[in-house]
Amino acid sequence: MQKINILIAEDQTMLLDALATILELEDNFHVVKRCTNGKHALTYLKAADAERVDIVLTDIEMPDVTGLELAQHIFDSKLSAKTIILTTFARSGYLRRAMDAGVKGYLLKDSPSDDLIKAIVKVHAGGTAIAPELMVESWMEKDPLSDKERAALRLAKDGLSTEQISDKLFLSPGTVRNYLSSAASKLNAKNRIEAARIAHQNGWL
Amino acid sequence: MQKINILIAEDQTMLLDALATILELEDNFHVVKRCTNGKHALTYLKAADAERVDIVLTDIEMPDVTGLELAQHIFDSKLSAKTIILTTFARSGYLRRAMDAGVKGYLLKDSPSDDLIKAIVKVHAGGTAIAPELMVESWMEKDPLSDKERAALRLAKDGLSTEQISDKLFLSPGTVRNYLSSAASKLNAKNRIEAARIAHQNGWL
DNA sequence: GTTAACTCATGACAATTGTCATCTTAGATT
DNA sequence: AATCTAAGATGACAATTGTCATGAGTTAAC
Repeated sequence: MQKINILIAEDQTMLLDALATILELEDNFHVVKRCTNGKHALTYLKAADAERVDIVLTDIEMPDVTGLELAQHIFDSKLSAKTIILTTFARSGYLRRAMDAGVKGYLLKDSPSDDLIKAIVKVHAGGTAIAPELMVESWMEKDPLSDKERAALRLAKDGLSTEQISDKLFLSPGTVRNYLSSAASKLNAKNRIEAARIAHQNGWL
Repeated sequence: MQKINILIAEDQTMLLDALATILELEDNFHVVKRCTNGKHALTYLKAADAERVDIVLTDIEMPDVTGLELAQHIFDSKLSAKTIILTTFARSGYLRRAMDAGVKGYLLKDSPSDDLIKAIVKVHAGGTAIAPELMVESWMEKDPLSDKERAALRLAKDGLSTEQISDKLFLSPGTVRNYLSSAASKLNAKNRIEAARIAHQNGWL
């Protein structure tokens, strides 16, 4: 019998180990590779035997290369591996970007481990598996922010002043304030911090 | 042979399930109870057979009752159960509070699952197990914030304005600004947001 | 019963941030 | 060449935030 070959990318080693163990307990699954960050996974998939991987199970928020970037690469390289995202965050922006990157499964770490096993089987068989929590309120408006607004918000979130932000983005302080102001108005926030929070919660940063 | 009885409290169901499974694979461990939040664990431990629990394995950041509050309760009630914290964050403030609550083990989710198994054995035998990453830079200064400063920072972190904060804390806006100002100065931050970020990173919020 | 310490408030002023209309410049478009 | 457009800059003003000195009331200590 041909087992389903799985690559796992997850930066929490404890979860990585535990998942690998429980997946190996299923007698038609085989974990061929464990990676603690997206870059390792990318390197592995670029190597010759990448075609042996059926399922890539990946977290989103990881150092160096995120799970979304990893999924995009698999999609662009036309690899046969199918990607399943496993993440903490029910952010519609993440889901949207995942769908655009050809992701076949999107599960939350809040879901029971049985769901993961079912999802792997289903996706391997050619189906899709999206956590029901996400389907509900998912198709909200898409990210209204421009690239510059996003970049400025990202820095403002950490408490950088207008001037520090302007230095990093090579813009004048006035322009930075304009961008932050328009971002806040687009998001119905009353200051840059609330705007950054909203954008972050929606997966736009 | 008497098995080591374990209660797990962890709000990520996926990790909870996976951990329970791999711990059950050890033939001298038995998972007697799984909880997805601290409150359930607390309720269970207040019941009659709580003495049957040898090890409480708990996350920190959980809804309703945090792992630190849970540990404190076990400590105060003089239960025989020994607490092991399993958390994402290497924040010295957390470790300090954990030690004060009589916690015997403190591991990071970045550690391999083998470390967890070793830690459970060690703690059950009367020892302690602290993640080495934490021992290094752990004994930095302790939380310099007052209760009010902390409360104000917590709200400021989400982008609430001075006035909104003053409403929630039943203080005058001026007083709120004073508290935020002194908090920022204690933390060498140049505004409330940077101060909130620093405090959060240290586990003081 | 005075003193000290603590919490909260106030007022004044500086600095930063938010808002908006207007301008410049460099590409595109026609 | 004349026009349009988008990115960025500027200036003016309001609103909010940061800083600090000072004061009022309460409680605990001596």
